[in-house]
Amino acid sequence: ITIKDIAKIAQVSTSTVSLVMSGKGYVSNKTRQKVQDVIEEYNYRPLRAARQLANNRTGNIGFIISDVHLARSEAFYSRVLHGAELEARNFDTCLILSSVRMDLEIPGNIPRFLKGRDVDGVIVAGSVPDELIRFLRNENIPLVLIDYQVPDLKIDTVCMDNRSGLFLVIKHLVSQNIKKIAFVGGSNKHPSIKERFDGYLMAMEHSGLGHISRNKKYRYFIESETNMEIGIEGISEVLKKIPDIEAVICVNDTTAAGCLQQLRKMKKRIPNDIAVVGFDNNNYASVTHPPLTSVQVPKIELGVEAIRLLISRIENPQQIHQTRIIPVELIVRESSLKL
Amino acid sequence: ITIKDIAKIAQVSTSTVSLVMSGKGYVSNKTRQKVQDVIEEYNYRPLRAARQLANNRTGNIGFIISDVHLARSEAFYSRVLHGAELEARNFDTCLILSSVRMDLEIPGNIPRFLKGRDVDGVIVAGSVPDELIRFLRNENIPLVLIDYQVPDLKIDTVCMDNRSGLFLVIKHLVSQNIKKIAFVGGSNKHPSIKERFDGYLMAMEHSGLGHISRNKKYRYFIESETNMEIGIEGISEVLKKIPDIEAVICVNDTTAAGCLQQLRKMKKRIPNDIAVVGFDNNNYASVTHPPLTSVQVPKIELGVEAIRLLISRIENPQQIHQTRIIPVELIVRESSLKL
DNA sequence: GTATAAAATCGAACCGCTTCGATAGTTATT
DNA sequence: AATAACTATCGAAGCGGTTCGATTTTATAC
Repeated sequence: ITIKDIAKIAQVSTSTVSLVMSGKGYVSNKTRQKVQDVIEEYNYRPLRAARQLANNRTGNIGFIISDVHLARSEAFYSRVLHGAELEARNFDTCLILSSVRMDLEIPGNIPRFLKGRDVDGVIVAGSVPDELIRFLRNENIPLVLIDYQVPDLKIDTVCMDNRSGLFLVIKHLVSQNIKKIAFVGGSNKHPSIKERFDGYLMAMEHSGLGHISRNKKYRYFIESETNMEIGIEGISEVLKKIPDIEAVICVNDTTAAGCLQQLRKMKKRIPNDIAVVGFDNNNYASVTHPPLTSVQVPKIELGVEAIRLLISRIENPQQIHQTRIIPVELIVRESSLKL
Repeated sequence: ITIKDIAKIAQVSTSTVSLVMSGKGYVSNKTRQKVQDVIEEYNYRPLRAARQLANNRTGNIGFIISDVHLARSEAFYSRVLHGAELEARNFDTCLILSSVRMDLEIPGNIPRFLKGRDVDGVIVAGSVPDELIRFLRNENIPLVLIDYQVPDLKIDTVCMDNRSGLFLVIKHLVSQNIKKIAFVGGSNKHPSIKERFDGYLMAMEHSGLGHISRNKKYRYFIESETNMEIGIEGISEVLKKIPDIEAVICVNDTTAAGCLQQLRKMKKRIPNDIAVVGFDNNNYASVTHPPLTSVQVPKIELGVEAIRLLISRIENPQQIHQTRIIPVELIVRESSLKL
C-alpha cells in the first residue's frame, strides 16, 4: 500500500496526501479529513527509504560502541544504550547499533550504516579509536560522544560528574573519621578515570587531607583496561606500603570487586579494618560481599541526554558545541559503613 | 557521489556499474576492472535507501527485546544482542534495536522500524507480549525467537539446552554424594524456566533420586519475574520444611545470589552445609561470595545463531521451521565444591 | 561465409515519496 | 471592475539505485 493507493482512494493527488502527512502547505479541512480517514483506514505508513531518498533524512541514529565495552561484564554501556533507545523512540527515530573493534581500519572497517549513509547522526559511547572520531568529524556527520572526549576536538559530549562523585565519597568517609584513604585506578587514557583521580586529589585537599593524597604510596595505577586484577594487585601493593590504610577508593566497581575479594583472602574485615568504595554503581554492587558502597551514575540518563543533544544538533548544525554533565549520587552500602 | 558519477568517470552506463557491484550479468574483465578502480578511487558506496527502494531489500534486521529484559541487571540479553551484532556484520547487515514495553498496544505502539518497513526480518529476544509475535506473524515478516516460544505457533527459534544443563548440575552434585537437592524457581511462563525445572525432575529420576524430587517440599516457586527475593524467600521456605537440605539449585544466578545472601545471614556454611548452584553464568557469578557454580549459557552464540537462522529464512522463506539448541556447560566454583 | 548463440553494454522504466512550479478558484484591496 | 494576494490542488521532476528488454559486438557452429 503506497501513497498512490491512498491518493486514488481519497480522490486527490499524491502531493496532497504528502502535504497532509507532513502538515505543510495549504490543504482544506475537508480534504485533510478525507485523506486522514483513508490513511487511518488502510493503516498507511510511508516507506522510510522512499522518504529518505526524497528528502535526505533517514530518521535513524547510529550508536557506536567498542567491542570491549559491549563485552564488559558490567552492563554499564548497555544501560546507556537502553536510555538512548528509549529517548530515540520519543523522536520517532530508530537506533542502529554497531560495535567496532579497537583496531579497526578506516575507512575500510567503519560501521556499515556509515557506508550506506543510513543515519542522520551518530552517538559514540565510551572510548573508540580516535581516528574513527576524526573520520566522523571529517565526514561532517552530526556527532555526540558519551563519556569520552578527544583532545583538541570540539564535540558535543555527555558525561557524568566524576569529580563531584569523589567529593561525595571523601565526605562520606571523612564523616566517619576515616582519613588514610588510598586510590586504586587504571589507565588514565579514559577521561573519566583521570577525572576521578583528579577528584580524589581535589577532594582530599578540600578536606584537609592533602598530605595524604599527595603521598604517592596511597596510589596505585596500572596501564590497562580496568578489571578485577587491578583491584587485587592494587590493594595488595598499597597495603604493603601503608599497612594501616583505612579506606580504598577504586576507580570503578569492577576494580572494587577485586579489592573485596583480595581483602577477604587476607582476612581483613570490611569495612572495619578497611572500607572499600567503588564507582558506577554497577549491577553487581549489591551482590558482592559485603555490598559495595558506590557512586551511582545515571546510565539511562546519559543515553537520553545524548539523543537530545544529537537531535538538536541535527536540526541546527551550526549551534555551539556543548558538554552536558549528568550529576551523580552516593549509594552507601556496608562496605564503607562502620558499625 | 552517486552511481551516475561513477558511470561518467568510468565512461560506462549506470547499469554497467550496477552489474559490476552486484556481480550479476555479463561484464567484460576489462570494464569490470575499470569500474572497480573508479569505485575504489572515489570510495563509492551505494546509498542503502536507494537500493532498498529499487529491490525491496533493506539490509537491516530488527532486534526486539522487552524493556524489562534490557533493564535487567544481568547482562544476559545484552550479550545476546552483542552476538547478533557481530554476526550481522558478517552479512553486511545492520541491526536496528527496539525495546518494547510489556503493555504495548498493537499496532499503535509497535517498533518504528516495523512501521516504516525498515527491516528484512526481526529477531525477538526473550519474552515479549505474545500479541506482538502474532502480529509479526500476520505481517509475514521473517522472524526468529531467542529463548522464547509461543504455544501453537511454529516459529524459528534459538534456545539453550536447559535440560542438559540440569543433568550436568545433578551429576556434579551426586558425584559429591549430595542427594537432598531442592529447586527454587520463578514463574513458569517463560519456557526456559519450565524446562529447567523439568530437567531437574528428569535428572533426579535418572540418578535414582526421584523420591526426593517428587516430594514437593523440595520445590519452591513464585509467580514473578526471577529476582533475588525469590532466592531469599525460596531458600528460607525450603529450609523450614527440610532443615537438612544439602543443596539448592536456583533457576538462575540472580535467584542464586538471593539464596547466598540469605544463607549467609543464617550463618550456613556454603557449600559444606548447603551447596548452591545457579544457571546462566551471569557476569556476577564470580563476584558473589562464595563464587557461584553455574551453568554457562553461550549468550553470544545465541545471538549469532539467531542471525544465521533469520538470514537463511529471509533468503528462503519457504524453508521448514527449525529450532536450534545451543549446548551449555557446567562451571564449577566454590559454592558447590565441598572441600 | 553465413546463421546462430552468447557476451557486453546501454537506455529507460520503475521503486515510493517530496517538492517545485503551474493553474485555478477565492477573497481582499483599490 | 481590475488587480493583488491568498488558498487549494495537482502534475511532473527528481532522489539513487536496479533491472528488463533492446541493441551491438564477439564467438561458435555448420
